[in-house]
Amino acid sequence: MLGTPSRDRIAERREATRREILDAAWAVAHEKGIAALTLKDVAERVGMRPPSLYSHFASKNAIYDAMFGQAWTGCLEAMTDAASRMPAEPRARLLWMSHAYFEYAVADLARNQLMNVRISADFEPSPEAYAPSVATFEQARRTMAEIGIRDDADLDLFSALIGGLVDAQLANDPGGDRYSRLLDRAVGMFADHLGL
Amino acid sequence: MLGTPSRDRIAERREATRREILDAAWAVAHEKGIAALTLKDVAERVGMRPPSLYSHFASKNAIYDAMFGQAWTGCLEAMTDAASRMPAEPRARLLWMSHAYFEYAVADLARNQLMNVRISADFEPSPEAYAPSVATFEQARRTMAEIGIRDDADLDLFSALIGGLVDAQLANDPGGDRYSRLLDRAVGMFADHLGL
DNA sequence: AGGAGTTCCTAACATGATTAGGAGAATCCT
DNA sequence: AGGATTCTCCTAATCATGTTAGGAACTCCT
Repeated sequence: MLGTPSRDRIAERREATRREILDAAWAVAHEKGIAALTLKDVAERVGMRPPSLYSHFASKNAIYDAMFGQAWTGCLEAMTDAASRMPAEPRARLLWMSHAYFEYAVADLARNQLMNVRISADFEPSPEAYAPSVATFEQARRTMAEIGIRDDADLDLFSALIGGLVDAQLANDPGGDRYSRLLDRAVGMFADHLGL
Repeated sequence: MLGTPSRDRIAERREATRREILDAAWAVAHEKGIAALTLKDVAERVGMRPPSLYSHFASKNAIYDAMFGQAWTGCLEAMTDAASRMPAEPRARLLWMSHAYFEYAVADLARNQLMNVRISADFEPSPEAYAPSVATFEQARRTMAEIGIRDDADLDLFSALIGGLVDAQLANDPGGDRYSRLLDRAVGMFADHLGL
């Protein structure tokens, strides 16, 4: 019975509520800061009770994930655009690396502090040297080597870039000056630095 | 009666306990990550009950502050060392800027996410453009302009530098290769970029 | 010995995320 | 149409964690 009009309407309605919740979450985040976001605030803005949110998201972290997913989609689109001047092959590599790094590190930002998220480029050879990151590392889907980050310089550039981009996205000013400047500079930085 | 031997011993004992608590906090942070640190864990490791910690620290955030204070002291020393090749005046400026930025942003890391902490270099002209940071900004003691950060490039360099340094410090590997490399590169970056 | 201050304790509280379980409405199927 | 099913929201309760209140034991000093 998939494809039935009413089924579609249910899915639509569900999706709309989901969006409504995310919008509320962003509004609260913009108002009080992402760290101060509470389910109570979000629910209130939507016109629900906090537990009801669990009909749409498995947890508060799931809401964070969805939020950063949205932010990242925006970033990626803008970055693709900004990178359009580059030849196809390096552009693809840059975008893929950024995406992988985002999945690796930034998606966890709302739950962890910067220092938990950043990891050493040479983690593999000596795990003991970077104990604080072990837990985070184990959650990750790709190693730094796989992502293509070779050393600390790469790592820091990625941190600055992705951090800045997500920042701008959170600032709800993705079309603004800061965002464009950041993107252009980021693409430049990467092009130079990674030999793209 | 200040300066009395026993008064000193009391102060000593107090200081020792304080250090013990901080050591325990670091141990927990290294084991579980700084974000997952709970007073219960810290107290347990010290051999206390959680409320007893309040005899030595006003709050959990006070513990975080002390931890980052320690980390930063280490960073600053190493940085002074790494910058020793620079002429006195720019070196002083670099160190002061770093210190100011640390106070401004990084000391708050344990309580806020990266995006709450980072602020736009051009915040002053158009506060509306960077709404999420307003709360954080108001807590800050210095404006970016005062610190000497002029644009996004400066801001990102500082983010990368300070983030990396605190990272390394948290990794408990301040003498390690990564740390030295990071410092040297950071000082180089600043010298180049800021025209120091 | 007695008083003062310190440090730790237990008990209680506040907040925020989450779970349990159910009621009512919308939808589906015959 | 009407009963079964599913979905979405609710209230009530639970759990974890930071924090406060208030008191007992210990140390130090005179």
